[in-house]
Amino acid sequence: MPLIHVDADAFFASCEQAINPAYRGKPVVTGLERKIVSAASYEAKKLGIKRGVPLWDVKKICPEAIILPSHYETYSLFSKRMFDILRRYTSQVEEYSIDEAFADITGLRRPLHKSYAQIAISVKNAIEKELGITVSVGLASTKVLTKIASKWKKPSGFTEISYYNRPDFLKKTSLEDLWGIGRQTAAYLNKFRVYNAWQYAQASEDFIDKKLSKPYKEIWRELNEERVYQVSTQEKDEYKSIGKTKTFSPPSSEAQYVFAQLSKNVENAFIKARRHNLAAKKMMIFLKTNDFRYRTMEVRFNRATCFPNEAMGPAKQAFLKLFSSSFVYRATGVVIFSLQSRFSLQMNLFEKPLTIEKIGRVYEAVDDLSQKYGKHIVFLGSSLPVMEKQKKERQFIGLPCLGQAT
DNA sequence: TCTGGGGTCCTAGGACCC
DNA sequence: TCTGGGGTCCTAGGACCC
Repeated sequence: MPLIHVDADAFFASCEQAINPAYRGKPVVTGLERKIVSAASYEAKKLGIKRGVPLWDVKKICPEAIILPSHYETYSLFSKRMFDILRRYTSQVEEYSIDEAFADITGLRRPLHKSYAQIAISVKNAIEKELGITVSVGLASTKVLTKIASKWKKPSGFTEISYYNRPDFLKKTSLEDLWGIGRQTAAYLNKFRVYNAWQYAQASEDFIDKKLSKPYKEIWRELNEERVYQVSTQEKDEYKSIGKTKTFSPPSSEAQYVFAQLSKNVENAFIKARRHNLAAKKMMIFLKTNDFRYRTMEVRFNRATCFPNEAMGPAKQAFLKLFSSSFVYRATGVVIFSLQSRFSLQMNLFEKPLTIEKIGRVYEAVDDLSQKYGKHIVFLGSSLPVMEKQKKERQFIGLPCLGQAT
């Protein structure tokens, strides 16, 4: 029956503080490489600095803030150790994200001679003592309820939601604070005079069926202590999609420049695909206008590919259909999906294996060069306008147009 | 809240088939 | 040419999460 949710507090910033004692007690943020805050320590949060805030704002608010690049390898190590501590108690551990886990602690009372609350607290203490970071822990009967509980008191909190106190907690929980309910759905429910989690839980099944879709029915059941979401111990398998998107400034309505941005994203998406030995059968591209509207289009390749030069033809066609110079664009993006192993590529009857092999060898060399001399050392000619812009920042060697070289 | 980047899942509606 | 009913596959787009 009982589940716990462990949520590390200000995880990235906490890891930095755990490693470097000089940072402790001070406002620390990570995200230097993206120019926005990825994580903010509680000292920084107190000043109103939270995720997503531009770093120049951080400097304005707090000139002495410590601003760091993200060290993902380090955080992964902390993450792994946190999960390992949980697994000392039970094998039923779900690594939900880098800083969160669910665990099913059913049946542990007798062997450990402790109540479930005491078990949860001892897990929490072990993590905090051994890793030097704090975590907040929630104990309840379903995942949705444990998420409410772990969020209740932060940092370093422990909260139990039981059969008896559940109504009190739900009455004080707004719809948007529920896992899986965002602004849109909250506003929609408000129309039916449902304003908090308790009113939602109390709504009739008939109402839920008629007015909401499947995910919201599941949340409703979980709020009523019915276990719908299971703790999944298996590791997340391969990607279903790989996306790359980049905002550029200033925004532009110049076709060549916007297309170059898109071209870079296509290249980057395929770099990632090749690193994971994946090839894509489909690709979706989008343009984001300055007023945050999206125009999207999907294209399908003749065969699965992991090479951007094969994708650029269809990408260009789609781009021309989407693009209009009467709009100003601030970002482009690409998502490749229908992924499969690049080594089991199904050859179309009409393909010329020789050409494919040549392209494969070219990109082997490209990936090799990138490893030796840094990312983006070789790129498509269509990406040139973007790369020239970055030229001042970085030394590089560019092949004028790889696509034509093949 | 003048707003970054990387993901997942679900659904409505059209195309196509029997 | 229009009429029914049902299944499946695909695409566009919405909503949400970390």
